[in-house]
Amino acid sequence: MSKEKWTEAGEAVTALILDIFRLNSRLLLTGDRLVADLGLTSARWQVLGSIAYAEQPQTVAWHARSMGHHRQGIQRIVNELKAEEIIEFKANPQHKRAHLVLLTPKGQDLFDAAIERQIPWVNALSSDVKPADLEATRRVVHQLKTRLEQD
Amino acid sequence: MSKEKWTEAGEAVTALILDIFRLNSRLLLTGDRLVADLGLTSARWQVLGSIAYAEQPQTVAWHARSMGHHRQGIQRIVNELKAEEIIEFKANPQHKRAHLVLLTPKGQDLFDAAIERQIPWVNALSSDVKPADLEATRRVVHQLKTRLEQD
DNA sequence: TCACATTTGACAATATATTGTCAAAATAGC
DNA sequence: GCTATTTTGACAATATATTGTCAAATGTGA
Repeated sequence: MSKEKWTEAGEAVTALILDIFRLNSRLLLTGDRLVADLGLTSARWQVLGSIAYAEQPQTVAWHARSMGHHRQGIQRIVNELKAEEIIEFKANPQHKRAHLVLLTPKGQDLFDAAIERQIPWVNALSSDVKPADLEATRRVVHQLKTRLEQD
Repeated sequence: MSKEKWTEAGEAVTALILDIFRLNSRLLLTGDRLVADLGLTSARWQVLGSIAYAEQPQTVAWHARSMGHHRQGIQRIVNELKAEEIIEFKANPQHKRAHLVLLTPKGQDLFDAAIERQIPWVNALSSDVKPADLEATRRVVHQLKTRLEQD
């Protein structure tokens, strides 16, 4: 016998969460395909994006936190990207061991190439989404994300 | 020099995707915590949900497809759940080897217990989301998911 | 009915993610 | 300044996910 009941919003968010799980896995899969022959994966691409869009060069731990991933996982990817000269380390004036990560010119080119593919893909994907719906979606997703990140 | 440009919607969806990645990982993390002491994880819970809500008992491969996961990953989890007598197999009249999966009474109790925790959690999480925004969000997420699943 | 493709679970190999520990370095509180 | 706590990268162990292969079973098309 159930004591608790969903509110209307609770029920809707429950259904939304299940759809988000599936959407997330589809996005990763599609992303993998989109950049596979560039030597990238969704995971690598996401790391490059975090580096490319950071206001300042940052440490591995910072990027991991920022993406909501484990430090060790990002470190592994960053080490690979370093070996392939896609990123490089720069001395950190604030910390002797925690170097700052930045894109090499080759890494920047690679990231640009990925973006060149992402643009027509995402434009097509989003072409018949209503702008008002899209705004609302960004509000909700951002709100949920922020709430969950507070713990 | 970039040849392509984002449409407004394309730019918004790009930002949305990044937020969805983070929201997804937070949801998994929070889900793990919510049911950890029941002996569940987000992954196990999701499998139980797929079994519990299926109209008919289904095969492992069906559930994997339905969740957008690999057959082998779901098989591994199902085998564990079987060993713990949370699910059981039933002979499939249509297929000699591909058995149907269903919850045992113990499994049903476990799933109910998880739901009992999920309800107050999701009610609180969604309490100040505007109903109209929520509807729009479900539309958009569903639309994007459906589009990506067509490939 | 018969060949041929597809689906399925089992199994194995590999890749990736997660968790834990350590010591160096930095930060906070005194 | 000095100690305690926190952050960080390195390393290792484990867990989980992904990919590939196989043979049994089913489905498909002549």
